Amino acid sequence: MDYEELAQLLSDASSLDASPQEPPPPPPPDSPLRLYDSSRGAIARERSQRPFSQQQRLLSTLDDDSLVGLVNTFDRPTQRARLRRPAAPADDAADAEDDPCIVTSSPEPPSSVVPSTPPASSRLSESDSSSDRSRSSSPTAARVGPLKFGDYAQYFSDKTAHQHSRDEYMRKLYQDALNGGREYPPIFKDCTIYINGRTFPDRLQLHQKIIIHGGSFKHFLSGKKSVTHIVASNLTAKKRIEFQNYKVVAPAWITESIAASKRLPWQDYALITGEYGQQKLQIARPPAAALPAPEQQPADGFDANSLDCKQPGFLQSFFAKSRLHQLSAWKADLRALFCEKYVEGAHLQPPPKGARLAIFHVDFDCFFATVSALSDARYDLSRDPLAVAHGNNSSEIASCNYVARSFGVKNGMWVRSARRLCPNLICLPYNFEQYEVNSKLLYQILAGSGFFQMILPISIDEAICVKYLDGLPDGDASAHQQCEAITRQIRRDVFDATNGCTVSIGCSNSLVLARLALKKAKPNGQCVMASLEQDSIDAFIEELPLRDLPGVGATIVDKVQQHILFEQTAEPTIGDLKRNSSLQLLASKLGTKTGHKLHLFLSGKDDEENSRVLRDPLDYFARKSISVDINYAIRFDTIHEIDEFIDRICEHLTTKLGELDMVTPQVTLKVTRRCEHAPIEPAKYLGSGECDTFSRSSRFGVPTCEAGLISTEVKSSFRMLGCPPKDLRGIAVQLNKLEKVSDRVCQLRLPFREQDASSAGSRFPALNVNAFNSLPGALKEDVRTELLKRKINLPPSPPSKRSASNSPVKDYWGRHGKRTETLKQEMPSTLDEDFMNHLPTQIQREIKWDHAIVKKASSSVRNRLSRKGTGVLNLSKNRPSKPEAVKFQSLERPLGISRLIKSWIDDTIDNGPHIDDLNLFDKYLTKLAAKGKTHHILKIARTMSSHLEYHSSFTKSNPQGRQEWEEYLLIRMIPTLTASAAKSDSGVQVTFDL
DNA sequence: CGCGTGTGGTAGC
DNA sequence: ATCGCTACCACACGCG
Repeated sequence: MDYEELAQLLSDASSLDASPQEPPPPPPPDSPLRLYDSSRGAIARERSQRPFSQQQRLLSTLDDDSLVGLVNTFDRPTQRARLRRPAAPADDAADAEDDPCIVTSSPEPPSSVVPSTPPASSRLSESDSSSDRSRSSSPTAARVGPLKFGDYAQYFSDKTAHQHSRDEYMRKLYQDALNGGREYPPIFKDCTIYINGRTFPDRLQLHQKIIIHGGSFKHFLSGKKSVTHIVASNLTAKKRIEFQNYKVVAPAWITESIAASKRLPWQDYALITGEYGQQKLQIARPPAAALPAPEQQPADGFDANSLDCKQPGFLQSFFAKSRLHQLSAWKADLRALFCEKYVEGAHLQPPPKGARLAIFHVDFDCFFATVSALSDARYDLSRDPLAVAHGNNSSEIASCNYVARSFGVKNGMWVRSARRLCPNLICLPYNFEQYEVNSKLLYQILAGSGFFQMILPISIDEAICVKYLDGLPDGDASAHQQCEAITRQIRRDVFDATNGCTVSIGCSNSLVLARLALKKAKPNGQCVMASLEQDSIDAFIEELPLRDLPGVGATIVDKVQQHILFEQTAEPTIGDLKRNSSLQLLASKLGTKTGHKLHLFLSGKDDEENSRVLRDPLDYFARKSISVDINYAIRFDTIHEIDEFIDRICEHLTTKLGELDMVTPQVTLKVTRRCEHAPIEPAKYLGSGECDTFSRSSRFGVPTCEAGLISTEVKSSFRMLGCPPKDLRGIAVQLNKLEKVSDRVCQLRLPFREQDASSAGSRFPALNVNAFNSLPGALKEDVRTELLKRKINLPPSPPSKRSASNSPVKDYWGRHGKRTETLKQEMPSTLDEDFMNHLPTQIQREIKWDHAIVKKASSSVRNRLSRKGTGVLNLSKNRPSKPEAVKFQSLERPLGISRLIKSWIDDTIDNGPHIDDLNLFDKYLTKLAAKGKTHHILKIARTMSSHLEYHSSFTKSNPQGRQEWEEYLLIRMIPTLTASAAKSDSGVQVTFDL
C-alpha cells in the first residue's frame, strides 16, 4: 500500500460520508501523491547529488557588486531584452532560461490571469499535479516568471557582461597608476583565470596581476568551460576531483611568469600532477580504471558515520538520522497530503457550526519502540525494557516501552541516565522505514473504515478522526455504544494489520476531551466519553495531570505552580488548577489568550484556536513557513565555512520552496550561540550545550525563491548578529509568510501591464524596482534623483506601511548617532514609504540609516552581543572603533586616511573589523565615489591590500580578522571601486595625488 | 490601537 | 560518540 492508495482512501471515505447523495469522486488517475513521493526520497537523492553552484555562492556574496550593468541598462529596456537571452553563463541562470516560466514575455489578457473555477467534474478528471503544472506553465503564470528567475538571470548576465569592461578599465587604471601609463606585457592574453580558495599572494593581488598582464579573470566558475586556468594554493580532496580536468596551477605560475616576462608552461606549476597524468591514462583505458576516484569521494565528504558540518553531505546525512527532522518532515507531508486531497475544499465539508461531533484521537503506543521491537524477534515488547536511541551515553531516548517506563525511564532521557534507572534497558536502533510503513497502515485503516467524515493528521503515528453525530439520536446510549464499537474495531484492525502495534483511542465531543481521554486510555486502551454532562466531564478530568492539556508544557506548569498554586503539589492536576483559579487570574498570570484557553480547557471545552482545525482544516494545514534548524554537530572555525553552510541551507530551503511552488518575502535567521560560561565542548558529544539564541529577519523587496538572494540576506544577518564562528552551536533559517506563486499572479499583473502599455519606457514598471534595489549606493542615489526629476510613479506598495527593521537603525544610532547632519540625503517623503517597502532589507537599512530619526541607545541584542567583547564581528570595548569611524567622514587627505586605515587594520587583524565600522566605511567610500574621487578609493584599496599582505608576511596562521579583511576587500571594496570607476569613466579625470 | 520584530513555548517519538 | 527538528502561536515591546 502506498500513499497514493491511501490518499484515495482518505478522499473516498470522507467524501462519501460527507455528501452521500453525490457519487464518490472518481479517483484522480495519477495523483496528488506524486507530490508526496517526490517530496521525499527523490528530492533527497537529487539534493545529495546536485553539485553546489559555485557561481551562485559567489554571486550571493557579491550583493552590492557591479550592478552597474543594471544601471547601464536601467533606462534602456531594449538593451535589457537583448542581453537577457544570450548570456546566462551560470548553470542556474541557464536553468532558469529553460524554465517555461520565464520564456513568455508577452502580455496576457486579464481574463486568463484569474482562471475561472473550472466545473468540478473537469477538475476531478484532471490530475492535480498537472493542474498545478498547467497553471504554472500557462502564459499567465509566466508573468511571475521574470520576477522569479528573470531578474536573476538578467542580473547575472549584466554582471558578467560588465565584468570584462570593468577589468579592462581596472587594467588601464592600474597601468596608469603603477606603471606610468605604460602597458604591461600581455603575458596572460587569452587566459581566463579563476582563483580558488586562499592563495598567496592573495586573490586581490593575483587579480590585479592577471588583468594588468592581459588576462581575464573569472570571479566564479561559470560552467567551467570558459575558464582556462584555475589558480589555487592547495585543494581539498573534493576540489581535486572536481577540478581534475582543468589546468590547476599554483599562484607561482602567475608571479614567476610575470618575473620572467613570459608565460611559463603551466605544467611546471600544476597542482594536480598525479591526477592529471592519471586522467590522461584514464581516457585511454577502459572505464574501470576510473573507479578509484569515485570511491575516494564518499570517503572525503559523504562518510555516513562521520558528521562533519563542514562537509557538503552533512545536511543530508544529518537529516537522514534525526528523529525530530523525520517527525517534522512526516508531519509536513501528511498535512500537504491532506490539503492535496481536498484541493480548494472540493471534497471537504467542515462540520456545520454547532454540529455534534464525535472526536476520536488515535495514537500508537510508544510508536518507535513498538515498531523497532517488533522487527527484532529477540525481544518481547511486554517483558523487556526497550528503548529506541542512537547510541549509548548521551543519546536521547526517542521512545521507550511501558516496561522501561515502569522503571522511570522517559522519552527524551539520555540513555546513560535511563540505564541508571533500568540497568537492563535494551536500546534498539531506529527503523524509519518501518515507522512509515506502519503509519501508512494506520491511516489506511482509518480512511478505509468509513466511520469518519474527516481524518486530520497530527503526526506519523497519530490522527484525529471526526464523526458527525447529527443523524444519531441525541445524547443517548446508542451514540456512545457506536463510538465504543468503532474504537474497538479500529484498534483491532490496526493491531492485526501491523502485526502487533497497539493504538489507544480517546473519544469525546471536544478535541481537548478526546485528547485527555486518550491519555487516560494509554497504553493499549480506549476511553470513550461521548455526550456527557458537564458534571461527569469535570469528574473525569479532575484527576488528570495538568500537563496532559494541549499547549501546556513545562513552562506553563511552572508558572501555574509558582503564581497560582504556590508549590502545593509536585504534579498539579487539572482539578487543582480549576479549584484555585478564575478566568481573570489565569489571564493575568499567563497572558490573555493563554489564560482564556486554559480556562476553557479546564472545563473540557475547545477554544477558538485549537478547534480551528475542525472549522477550517485547509487553512489550518496550509503551509505558512518553511525552515531548517540545525543545532547539533555545528562546529565551525571561520565565517567562510559558515557562509558555505548557509548557502547549503538556503539551497535546501529553496528546493523545498520550489517544490511547493511558493515564494517568500521574508527570511529569518536564528543563531544559537554558546553561552559565555558554557564549556567549549558540552557533555553531549557534538551537542550544543548551554546556549543563547538570537534572531533577525530580513525582507525582500519582492517575494523570491532565489537561493542566492536569500542566502545573501542570511549571511548579512549572521554578521549583524555578530556570533564568533567558533561559538556557533546552531543555526536556523526560516522562510516566512510564504505565498503561492499562483496566488501572486493577480497581484503582479497590473504593474506588468502598465509597462506593456507604455512601451516607450517612460513609466516605471514593477520590475525595475528590482533593478533599483540592486544598485550600489552612489548610483542608487543618482537613479533616485533621476526618477524624481521625471516624476516616475513607483509601483503600488504592499499593504504594510512600515518598513522592515527597527533594530539596525537603533544599532547604528546607538553607535553613530551624531552623524545625522552630514549623512542626510534627499528622499522625498511622498516616495518614502512605498519605496522602502519594495527594497531589500539591506538597502532599507542603509537608507534608514541616512534618514533615521530614531535616537536610541543600542538595542538589547547589541548589548548582549557585545558583553563578551572578543567576538569576530563583535566590537570590543577596548577597540577604538567609534572615534575612528567618525573620523572617516572628515578625512580628505589620503595620507591621513592611509594611516588611519593601517591602524584600523592593525587593531582588528585578529578579530576582524566591526560590521558597523565597515558599513560606515562603506558610506565613506560611497561618498567618495559620489564625488568622483575614484582615485582615493583606489588608493585606499591598495593601502589595505598591501597592509594586509604585510600582516600576512609575518603571521603564520591565518587569523580570522585578516580573512575577513580580505573578503571585505574582494567582495565589497572592489565592486565599489569599480562602480565608482565606471561612473567617473565619462567625465571625471582620474588622477593620483600620492 | 494597529503593526512589526524578536523571543519563547509547545507538539510529535 | 551521535544525529537536540520544525511549524506555528502568543507575548512583550517599540513605534507612530
